[in-house]
Amino acid sequence: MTSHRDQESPSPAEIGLADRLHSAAIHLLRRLRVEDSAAGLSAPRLSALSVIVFGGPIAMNELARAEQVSPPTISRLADGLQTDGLIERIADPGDRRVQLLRATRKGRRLLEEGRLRRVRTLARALEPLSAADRRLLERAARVLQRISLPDRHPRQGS
Amino acid sequence: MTSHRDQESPSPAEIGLADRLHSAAIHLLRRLRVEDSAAGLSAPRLSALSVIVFGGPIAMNELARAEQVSPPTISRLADGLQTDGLIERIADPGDRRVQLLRATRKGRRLLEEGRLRRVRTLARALEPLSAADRRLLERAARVLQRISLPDRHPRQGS
DNA sequence: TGCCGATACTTAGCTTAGCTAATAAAAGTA
DNA sequence: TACTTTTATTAGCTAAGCTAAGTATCGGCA
Repeated sequence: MTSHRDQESPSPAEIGLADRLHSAAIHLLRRLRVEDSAAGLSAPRLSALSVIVFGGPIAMNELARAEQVSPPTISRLADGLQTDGLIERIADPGDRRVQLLRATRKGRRLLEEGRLRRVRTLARALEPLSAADRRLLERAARVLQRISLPDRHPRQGS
Repeated sequence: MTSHRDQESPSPAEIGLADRLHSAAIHLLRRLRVEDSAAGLSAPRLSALSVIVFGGPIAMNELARAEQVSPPTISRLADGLQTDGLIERIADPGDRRVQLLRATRKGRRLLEEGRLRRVRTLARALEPLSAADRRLLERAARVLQRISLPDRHPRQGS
């Protein structure tokens, strides 16, 4: 307990916070999953597509790091997105090993539609909240976004 | 755009909020997944186990609703938890169709350990935050928890 | 130039978690 | 008793995650 200072016992308040954040994240995603999957966009696909759309052409390598998943997972995710015509693989002129992923027009459109659908669902859930609560969530989302990023990778989307 | 009034176009602020919440939830879970899976507890298992531990013996039916997944999914999830000795199926005295799920001592212990591990990870990520930001997250988690619940089901855990 | 280790991606093969459809058993009801 | 509804499971599919192993390219260096 007193040996390594970076493994201190967390307080009950911290335990509660972690629990609630975890639980809230799970239930939020489950609720949104229903909407998204109806349009053929699962959460992982949506997240990856978002990075591709907003991050411009990006190497699978980088995408894997940004999404915190292994290269094979990204490879198959890209396969699926490409099969559906949402992205395309293009060659990197400087390095023939890398495959750059670029969103197609269709991909951009679908992302926009999915985001609208999602926000409508969330908006319905958020309706009973006060404006103050909404601002609270807004700020909390930014804080979470800041701490959850694995490294610096200047994206805005997902 | 103007036809059905219950599908109003959301404001850019709402779109941004939905996007950030979605993204934050995904990345938060990805980060915690690494810790949890090391202990054999995936996010879905953890969430279900939490409901079972804190919600007392619960029918699969109810658990499926609480977790917002289909009955077969809960059935297999329960199989896995039971195989690992974390829960047990007991008969409902009043209705012989239902299988009540009850946590074992081992299940309670593992949940507690997982929650500690998780909170340590989160605590590390939360370290650079101010106390005000932490309180912000605490309140936001409660708000999210309130709106993400599918129905009334008086739990506290996940 | 040619070799060799490192890097980028893919393939193979596995697990978990989600779904729908179909089945079995129990409960409720006409 | 016979029909319907409810609860849970099984069967069979897909997506998404992983590790290990394979292929192609790059970069260095003798």
